[in-house]
Amino acid sequence: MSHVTVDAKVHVDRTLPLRERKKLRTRQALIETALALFIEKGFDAVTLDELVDEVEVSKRTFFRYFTSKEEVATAAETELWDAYVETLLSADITGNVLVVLRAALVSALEGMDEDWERRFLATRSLIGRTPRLRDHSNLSSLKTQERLVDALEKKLNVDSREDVRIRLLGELALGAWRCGAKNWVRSVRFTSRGGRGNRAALTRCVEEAFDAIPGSITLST
Amino acid sequence: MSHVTVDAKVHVDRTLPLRERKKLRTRQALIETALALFIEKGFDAVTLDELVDEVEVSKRTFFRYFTSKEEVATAAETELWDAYVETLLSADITGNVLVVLRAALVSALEGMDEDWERRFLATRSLIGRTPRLRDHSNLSSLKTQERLVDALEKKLNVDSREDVRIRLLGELALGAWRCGAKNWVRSVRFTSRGGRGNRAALTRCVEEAFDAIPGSITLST
DNA sequence: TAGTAATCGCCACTGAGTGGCATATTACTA
DNA sequence: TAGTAATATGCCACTCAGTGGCGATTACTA
Repeated sequence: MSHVTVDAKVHVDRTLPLRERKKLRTRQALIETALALFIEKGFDAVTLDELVDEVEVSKRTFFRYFTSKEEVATAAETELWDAYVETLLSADITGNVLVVLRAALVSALEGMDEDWERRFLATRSLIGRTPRLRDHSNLSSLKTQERLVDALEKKLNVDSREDVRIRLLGELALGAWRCGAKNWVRSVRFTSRGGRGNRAALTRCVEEAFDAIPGSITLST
Repeated sequence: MSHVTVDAKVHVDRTLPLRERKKLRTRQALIETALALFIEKGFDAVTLDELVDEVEVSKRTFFRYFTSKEEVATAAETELWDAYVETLLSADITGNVLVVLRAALVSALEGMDEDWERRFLATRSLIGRTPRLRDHSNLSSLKTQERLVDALEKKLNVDSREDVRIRLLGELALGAWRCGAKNWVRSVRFTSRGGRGNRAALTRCVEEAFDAIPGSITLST
């Protein structure tokens, strides 16, 4: 039946101290088992007690790794946003800022590894069929905007409260992402056969959204 | 101490059937008492049982009026978004679409009555100091985007999945709102003396954000 | 005034999330 | 290598938002 059994002893850096390795394994086990259970039975139909029982961890421990039930399901997205912010922070910002934001997003997306892609596809599939996860995902993108704005403020040495454009750029970048992601969903069938080129298709959709920004402003009837 | 006592028998259309009048009064009493309690003790420090007890209504009934604890605190915002969508639906869309979206927003905002403004200011004050409400408010704005897109699709007879620009326009309109609202917050001190011109200031901030959109796209270092 | 439909109250229940403290495990140090 | 400090985990009881079901009220209608 719902025998999920996820091997936890995978891909953990040997050089790390034992404690850190264990933490990584627990985290991975929680994510993998959660994704498997959620996909099998639906996000709402799985209780935390169920998940926690499967992984053989206490509920208390779960909340030391994730802040909410939603977080464990969308961990892959969180990783992407962390990478995005990181990429922007270590980029030099010259020329058109929106172009830089766009390039950083694409770069972060392309920098994620194969295993991330697998989890990310599962996450997006769940988001697509779970309103609560959709909300959580959207909120994450809004929070990412703020982080981008903070990053821009530091790097450009400007104040977003004096120059609204900085904040607007955050809206535009993540807005393009949201539009692109939406269009991507309808163009992809989430079948169990892991389709190749999913990430490339997503990138394309997001780029198309960025491309359409100038045209949307001038759109007339 | 926390004796909130909100008079419920206020401003209810006499021509309405008794049942409808009662429902309106219950709704108003819930909103007013909620705002008073939340502002006095903080959103998180007030339990629904407390609120429900104060209004002398069962918790079950509360959830027949509002879908969540957050909803009763942000009811004024919801009213604004309903008005916005309504305004857009009954506007003819000619010329630049973003300009139409902007005009409809401003028009909806200006069309709200004095009592709404009072409640809206209370709501925004709560949002400003309550993360959970901030999240809920942001989600509402995202959902409003979708409603705008739906409205545009119908009125323009286009498909947002074929033309990304439609969706982007939703992002832009509500993005400008979010930016404007943020800048408005810092420019206003929410003191108990209800400052005049708050709404006008908000409108100004939002308009400034709209104005800054073209410039944000071309912003360079 | 009887009948019908909407609304409400009550009550028991689920499930996410938290606080506190005892216990176990890892890391550091003499 | 023994002992100790630091950190991670388990356990348990608890709060509180939100739901389902059903019987009791209350308002409309003929």
